[in-house]
Amino acid sequence: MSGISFEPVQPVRAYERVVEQVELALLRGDLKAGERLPSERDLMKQLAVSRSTVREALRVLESHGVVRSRPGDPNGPVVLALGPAPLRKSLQRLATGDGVSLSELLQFRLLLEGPAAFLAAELRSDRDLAAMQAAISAMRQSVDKGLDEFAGADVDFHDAMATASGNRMVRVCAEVVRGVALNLITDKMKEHQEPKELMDRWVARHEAVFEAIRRQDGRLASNLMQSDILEFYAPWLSNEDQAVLGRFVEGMSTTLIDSAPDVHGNEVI
Amino acid sequence: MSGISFEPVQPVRAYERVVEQVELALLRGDLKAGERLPSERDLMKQLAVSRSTVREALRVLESHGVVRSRPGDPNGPVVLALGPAPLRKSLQRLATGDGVSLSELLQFRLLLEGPAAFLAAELRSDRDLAAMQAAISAMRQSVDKGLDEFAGADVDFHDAMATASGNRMVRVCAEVVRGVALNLITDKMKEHQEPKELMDRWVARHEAVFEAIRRQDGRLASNLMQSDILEFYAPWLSNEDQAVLGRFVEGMSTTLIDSAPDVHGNEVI
DNA sequence: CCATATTTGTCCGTATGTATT
DNA sequence: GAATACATACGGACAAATATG
Repeated sequence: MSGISFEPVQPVRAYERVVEQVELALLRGDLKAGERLPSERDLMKQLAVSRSTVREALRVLESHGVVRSRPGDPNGPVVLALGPAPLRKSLQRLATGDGVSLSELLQFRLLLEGPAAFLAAELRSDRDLAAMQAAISAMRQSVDKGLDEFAGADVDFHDAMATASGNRMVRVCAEVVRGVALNLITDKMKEHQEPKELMDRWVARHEAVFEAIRRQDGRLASNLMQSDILEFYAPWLSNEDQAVLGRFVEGMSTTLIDSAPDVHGNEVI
Repeated sequence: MSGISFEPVQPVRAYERVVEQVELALLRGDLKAGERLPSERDLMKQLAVSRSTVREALRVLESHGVVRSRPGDPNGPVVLALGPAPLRKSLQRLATGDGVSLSELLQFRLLLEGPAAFLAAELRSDRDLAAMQAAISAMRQSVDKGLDEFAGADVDFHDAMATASGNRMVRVCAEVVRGVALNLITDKMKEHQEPKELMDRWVARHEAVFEAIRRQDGRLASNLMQSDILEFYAPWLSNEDQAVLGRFVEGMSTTLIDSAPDVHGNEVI
């Protein structure tokens, strides 16, 4: 008997091969951002397929953020610089759908934003510091403007920090997970009793993180960021989940947090 | 003058509206995995568009892993359970393309696999332990079988560990980043002088990580995993990148590593 | 098992609005 | 402004594949 193992064959549709060819050219460097693809009619001649097939392939590539085609453009579809948009969509789908719990989302967010704070402390530029400072100012000013504005400024701070980390994958993943996690609790959050007191406390906490980043104290920044996030979501977690995530933050952190001054100004539970 | 601000309008193509409707139904729970969409002809009647438009929308949804349609199926396209495949593709595109450096990839991998090791130590089941054990055995047996088999077994170990962590997003992201990072150095790696000695050492290191996970020592497992990964890629990093990542691992780790016994059995640099 | 109806995959032709020259 | 080439969207057609009786 032969050692060859056969595998079930699946029909490869015509439009898929067109997509493959374009992606291959993109991967090999034959096609770079800003360049143009041939027009649909030229493609249909070169690839020896019908116009519908070419169009289906172009729609798929367009949905992946690879190309963009406009009606009437004689130059043909333009090759785009690959951005984080598709990653955002697919990660969001995976995070929202299925049965991903808030606890699992928080795990992911903690392990992203902790190191992000550390890297931001190490690598932050003056522009980064200014952006974070501006976000904190916006947070302080929007305490009286309502919860939605405050949440927006909060997102701006986290994103500025992630940008300062210099790691694009961390930034995109953190952005998505943050949004999904917020969506899970945003409706319950509006019924909070004393929102202003809560917001004031959160401004102070973010200022502490910012101060650690400014002083380039990465370990402190990471620890503060993780414990802040965890405490923020704690009310919506079960006791077991709180315990697991607490051990996670504790375990992934240095012991610095124990000897650090009580920068939060809050009672330690 | 009015306070209304108008914004430039962009043409929304017909197929996009179709995709939106399907995705909305999926998000609202009206459509669940395993259910079927109407046939193309039914959709074209319900949505009042041509069949081409319906088909373009279906191709986009199919490329996103949302549905799958087979020729001749009278029941219509089937709604799939959303899996990690699209996330894998988009993250891979972002990681390979653009100008993502090996250093940036490693940052991401370190902050994923460190916590993954920690969580695996906390949550590992007997099945997980068996899978990791099997992967390590395969590594040891494939030392003489060549580098490709060894690399495969190594991937199996990391994936088993990520599976044990219980966090699917961490698992998928780690898998992709691991693959991309390996691709960047896999050609240079084959010219190594003494591969067997290297492989022996790596088996020992993975055994140490496994032992920490078995003993549920999450901090040690995380520290070992991160320093192992860093040392593995060190030869292909510039001195500056080595310094940055070294401080990263050091900063994100506990001080346990300093007092831990020399489990690796190698000289400390 | 076979025959039939339905559906998908692919192709072709056409009308309309748009962007460039 | 006119001419040309383009994308969008529509409808019709045939072959291959599938499910059902």
